Amino acid sequence: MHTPAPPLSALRAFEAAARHLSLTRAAEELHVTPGALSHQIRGLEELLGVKLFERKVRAIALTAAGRQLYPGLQTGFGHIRDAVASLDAAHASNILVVSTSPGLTSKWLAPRLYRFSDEFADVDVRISSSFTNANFETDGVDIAVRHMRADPAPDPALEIEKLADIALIAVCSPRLIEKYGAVKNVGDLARFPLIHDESISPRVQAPNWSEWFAAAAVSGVDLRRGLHFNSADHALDAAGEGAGVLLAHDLMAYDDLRTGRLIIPIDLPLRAGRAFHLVWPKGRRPSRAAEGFRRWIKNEIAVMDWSRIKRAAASKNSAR
Amino acid sequence: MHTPAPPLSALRAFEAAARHLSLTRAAEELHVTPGALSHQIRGLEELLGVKLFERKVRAIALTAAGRQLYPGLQTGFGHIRDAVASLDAAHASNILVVSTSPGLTSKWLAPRLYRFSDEFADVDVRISSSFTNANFETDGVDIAVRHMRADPAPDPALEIEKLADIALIAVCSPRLIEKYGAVKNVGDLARFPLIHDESISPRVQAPNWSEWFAAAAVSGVDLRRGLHFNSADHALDAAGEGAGVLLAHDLMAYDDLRTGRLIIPIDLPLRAGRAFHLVWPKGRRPSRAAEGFRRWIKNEIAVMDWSRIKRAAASKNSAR
DNA sequence: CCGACAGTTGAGATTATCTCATGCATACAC
DNA sequence: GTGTATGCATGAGATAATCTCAACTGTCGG
Repeated sequence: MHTPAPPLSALRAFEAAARHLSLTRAAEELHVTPGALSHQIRGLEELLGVKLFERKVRAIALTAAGRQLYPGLQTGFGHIRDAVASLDAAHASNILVVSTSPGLTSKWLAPRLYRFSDEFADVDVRISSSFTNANFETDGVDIAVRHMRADPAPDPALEIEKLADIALIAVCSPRLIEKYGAVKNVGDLARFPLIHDESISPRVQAPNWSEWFAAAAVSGVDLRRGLHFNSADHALDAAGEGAGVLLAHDLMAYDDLRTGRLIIPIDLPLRAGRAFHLVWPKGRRPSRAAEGFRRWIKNEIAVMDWSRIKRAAASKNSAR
Repeated sequence: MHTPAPPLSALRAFEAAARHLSLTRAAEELHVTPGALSHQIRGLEELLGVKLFERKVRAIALTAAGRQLYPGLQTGFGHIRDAVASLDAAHASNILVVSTSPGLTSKWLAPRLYRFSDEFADVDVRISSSFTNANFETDGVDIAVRHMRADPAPDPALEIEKLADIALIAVCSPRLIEKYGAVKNVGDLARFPLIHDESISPRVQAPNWSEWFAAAAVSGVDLRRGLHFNSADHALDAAGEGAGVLLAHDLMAYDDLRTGRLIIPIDLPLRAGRAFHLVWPKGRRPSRAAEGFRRWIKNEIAVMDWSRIKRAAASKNSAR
């Protein structure tokens, strides 16, 4: 049989009450009610066999025994708090929370992150995907990749750095060409099923099929038909399955184009007037992980070889 | 809404496991099962978002995060343990446990202890009253006042110091004299009701009424009659209420004699061959409190004024 | 004089902690 | 090579600790 050590929660209750000389303020600190602390301390006094506080009606004062016990507890709990906080801080500097859209995450960022992790093995990247912009103050986000105007208005709270202009390009599965025949001009797409990616334009005015055909001076194409998606990755997957021709962000289509899953039936990129940007809070010096992420993503953009993509995609359009 | 601090019990589980590098040994120290610690530590890892141990099949090793967290916790919990132990030790040196009989406690020691507490304000005296001798090894007793032979055999384990020889004296309430008439000789007590205190003699041969009358060369007194008590204080209280004449320890009757509640109808003290002794364990240097108690009780015995008691008690025997 | 404040207390609700039994994968002894 | 022992993990359920809530008490200040 062993003599029970006093419960740690009771010792913590005593330490906080002794530091504040107030059960009410100690309770606030520990997120409990004053009644809970009163019970804890009373139980501790019974266990130890000494009075730790002298009760006045609206105040408490340490007894000699309480004054004797308190300093060691204060030091002890201080060390424990510091040890946990230090670990939290060290751990936090190794977490990078990136906010971006689900489409970009799925179709471009996720397939590349292994190269970031190779370079920053100690950084734990957390992707926060959502259709809305993250709030840097409340969402615990370090840095964001946002789809914005190519020349966005300055934001007093944000640093904004352009990564890549966005062009809209028509993409489809090679199997669609085999089914509907080669595409020699924009008008030939009139006989193809269309896919609409509505995630591009719901909140901001962005070009879609209508502008694309107009840019090619082609009219009379029935644009009401075809599949509609509200997520770019789902639209791209449908296109890859041969569901139709999709007007897509060139960046997001890049990997499917490189693998040949998608081709460019007509090389008519439409400048969207929009771009992907890196965004982070002004005034907050980016952490080492955030700074590394910034350099890494700019490099990933820089090494994309569009000319090779265009050559391979065009040759597939006419191949039989 | 606040971020919960890790539970202290989980931190303690981790600290002990880290110190032992064994859940089994840490569980033994904390008096729980290894399963409990496993759950605690797993929960802590989830809360903190880091792995603290690397599990091998039959062993655990600290991870980098675990090595980072451990030292601060070890220091912290060390301070807490030391603070509690230091209070326990200080508290123990201010507690004095005195073992004695209930009769002596009630009729002699308790009425005087306030003078000891005045002199040793920081000492908390605990009287351990029982009819049997305390065991110094198991009962947590520091010092004892025992009723023993006047010249006890040495005990290799105990220090024994005589306080006062015991004499047996007849005592009764003055109202008994009023009721049954003055007592001129021992024979006159034959017509008085008798009180027998059986606590004096159940385990050791001690004189009683039979020896007392024989010492006065009086025979033929019916000693079967009268009240019997197995506690000296109850017998003295009955005598004080006028229930009869009691053959009592002079020391225990002292206060009632001094206040006049009791008188000595016939001044015939019978040497009992017994004495009160202070007893404490040999080899154990008495604490400051025990040493103080020893000096105090010897002084209390020394200042008892028997001659004044005898004069007052005798004058009351003949007063009408 | 009355309302606010801080601590206390008991009863009951809630949550944390623990035990127990089973499983897994070695390590060790024969 | 095989069987047993060992240490850690895990889930389910039991137990104990902790907490909330409401009512009370006695000051303090307006």
